Amino acid sequence: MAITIVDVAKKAGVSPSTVSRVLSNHPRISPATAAKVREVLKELGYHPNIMAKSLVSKTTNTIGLILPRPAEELFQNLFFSEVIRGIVTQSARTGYDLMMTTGTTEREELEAVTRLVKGRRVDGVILLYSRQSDPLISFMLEHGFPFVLIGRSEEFPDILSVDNDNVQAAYDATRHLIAQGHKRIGFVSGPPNLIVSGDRMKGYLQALKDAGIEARPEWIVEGDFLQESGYRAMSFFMCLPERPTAIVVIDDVVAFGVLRGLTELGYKVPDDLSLVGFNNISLSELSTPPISSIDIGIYQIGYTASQTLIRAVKGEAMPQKRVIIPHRLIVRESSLVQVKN
Amino acid sequence: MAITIVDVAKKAGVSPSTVSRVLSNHPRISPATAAKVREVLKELGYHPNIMAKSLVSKTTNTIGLILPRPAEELFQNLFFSEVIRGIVTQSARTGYDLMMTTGTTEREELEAVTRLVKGRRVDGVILLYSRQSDPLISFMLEHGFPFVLIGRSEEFPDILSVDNDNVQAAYDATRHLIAQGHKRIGFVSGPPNLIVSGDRMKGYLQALKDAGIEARPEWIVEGDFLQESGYRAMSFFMCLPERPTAIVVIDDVVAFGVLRGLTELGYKVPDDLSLVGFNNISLSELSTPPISSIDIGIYQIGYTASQTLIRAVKGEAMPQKRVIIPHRLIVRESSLVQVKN
DNA sequence: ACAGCTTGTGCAAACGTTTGAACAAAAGCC
DNA sequence: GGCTTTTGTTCAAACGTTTGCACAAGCTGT
Repeated sequence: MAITIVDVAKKAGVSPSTVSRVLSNHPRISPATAAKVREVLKELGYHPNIMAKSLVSKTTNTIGLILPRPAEELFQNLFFSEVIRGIVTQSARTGYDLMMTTGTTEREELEAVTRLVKGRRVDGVILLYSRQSDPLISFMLEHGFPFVLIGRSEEFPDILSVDNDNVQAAYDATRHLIAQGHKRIGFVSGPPNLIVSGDRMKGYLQALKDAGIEARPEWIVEGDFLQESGYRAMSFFMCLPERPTAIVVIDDVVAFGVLRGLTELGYKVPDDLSLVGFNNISLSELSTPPISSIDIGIYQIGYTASQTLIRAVKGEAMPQKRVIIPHRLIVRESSLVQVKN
Repeated sequence: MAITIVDVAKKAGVSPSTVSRVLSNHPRISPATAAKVREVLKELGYHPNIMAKSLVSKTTNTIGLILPRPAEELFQNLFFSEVIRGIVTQSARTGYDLMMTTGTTEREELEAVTRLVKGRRVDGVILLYSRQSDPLISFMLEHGFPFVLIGRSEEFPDILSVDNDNVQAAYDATRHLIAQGHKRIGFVSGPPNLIVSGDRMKGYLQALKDAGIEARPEWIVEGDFLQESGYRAMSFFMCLPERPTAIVVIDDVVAFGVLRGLTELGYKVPDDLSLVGFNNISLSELSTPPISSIDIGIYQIGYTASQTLIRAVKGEAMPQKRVIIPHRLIVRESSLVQVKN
């Protein structure tokens, strides 16, 4: 059915090996033969069978992307579209294909990854976001399989990873609110098993401490990365006898929920409550009011992760194991009010 | 390095073919041998090399997803996360792997697809969203390669496709505004080369016509699927000597831009201008005010597309070529005002 | 007890590549 | 002009599977 190297060889009157060598620009091929073969290649519309190629070369020109479980929820958040966008773009640009996988349960997840890794389906994988003591990391290390982690691992600080400095980011966000005159600052956190939650919490607490402000446990609530948790957090905060005047919110999507909750309760942002979020998703700019946010460079993280992985599988030298993408604070209306104490 | 069928065969004291047959549950294998082999399989931690498997079986257990160009922009819109979520979930559930590809230029795009299709890398592909006279469709048909289209093709109505009824959806949206008493209704459209734009425009015009309302060309503006275009549309609409009292907006993300534009100009939604969008992205519910939207069942579209494709590559019977996912109108505050004429 | 089935297993070819080794022809050297 | 080196090409093995065919052994039924 399909055109193989043998078909081309026959038609060009050479051996299959010669065709193969023309294809891979082997130095010891005469210009005349090369030209001839190339002509037939064009004429017949030859395309290499990647399976056969991979079988012998043991490389697939493909990288795998392991989505954290449950992927369902994940996609609600723009963070992932954005990071995937970075990965897709970079890998396409380098001529690598991208394979995505996920699983609903822990078992399914590990199974899918095993299929990819042990089935020699991909040359390396990107692990998207790390949990505390992620079993996948151990799995990869155990098998000596190339991978880069998006995020940070506390147990294995020496693996290839791309991340931002979440502690500093949260510190900056909190610091900004303090600079606006706020002294009563709350925090809407994420799931505690995600490292990002812990890191941002740490930065928040440190900023308070450095400013000589005592943290109030009742002003810290745990949520997830969905809007509802922001919404819920507000019903809680605003019923407190003593309320914060500003909050740091773990994610812009959650901040959207916060905004909606406040509006429904009849409060105004930033006058009644200032807020700053994370990730600077595109909608933050156009919400009412626009949300101040820490721009994490999510796209850049995905792009860099892909780049790092591809370099690694090609065996290129790694300047550094751990890349930190810089963040920056984007101040918008939601935190633009000076508090008089 | 890796464990092959031959290693297992040796250790179990049988031939490689026997191992292969155990693996594929061949009927003529004695229970005793099967048990023995399976034991060794476990013990050695065997995993099939998918490349070798594919090479002989000519099937890859992988489907491809072709993202429309330019993928960069695309991902800004939640539509795609959502549809990809549906595809990933379904394919993972069926044990299929998913391969994503894209290209920056037309040439790159076709190249990537060719690599997938002619390189026998995937068993079939999903074409995400169709343009007018999409060259990829012709390409697939020409090569007799299994594919399903998300969207609609005017030239090839007989191919496998999953879509919603965009004409009817826009009709319903417009009808809803008319039912609220509006007679002056505008439309913010999408890029004219996308079929979805044309379809929604058609439904909008038809609804007006059926209600005996004349369409006003100056109340129809063309945008893209990004927020800015909604924002821009407002600066235009609101400066008109005669303004619409309601608008249909091609996408919720664009509606966000509209909302922001109106707020900045000092107008209130829905009092000064009512609006209804499409796609019912998760943030629509929590914006201020919440946006009325046509829920297209995007996740369902992705899920069904994957399901259809996998059935097709397995050679299962297709009940129908063209699947239409039903939509429904979600009425929220942004269109909840009765107009007195 | 023998022909004919059935059952379980092994052999070997095939899938489409790559690549080291072999080799013939041409070229370079003194 | 013989010897070595270079250049261009082919041969054949290998990658890890699957699968048609052959075949031996164990059953049937007469």
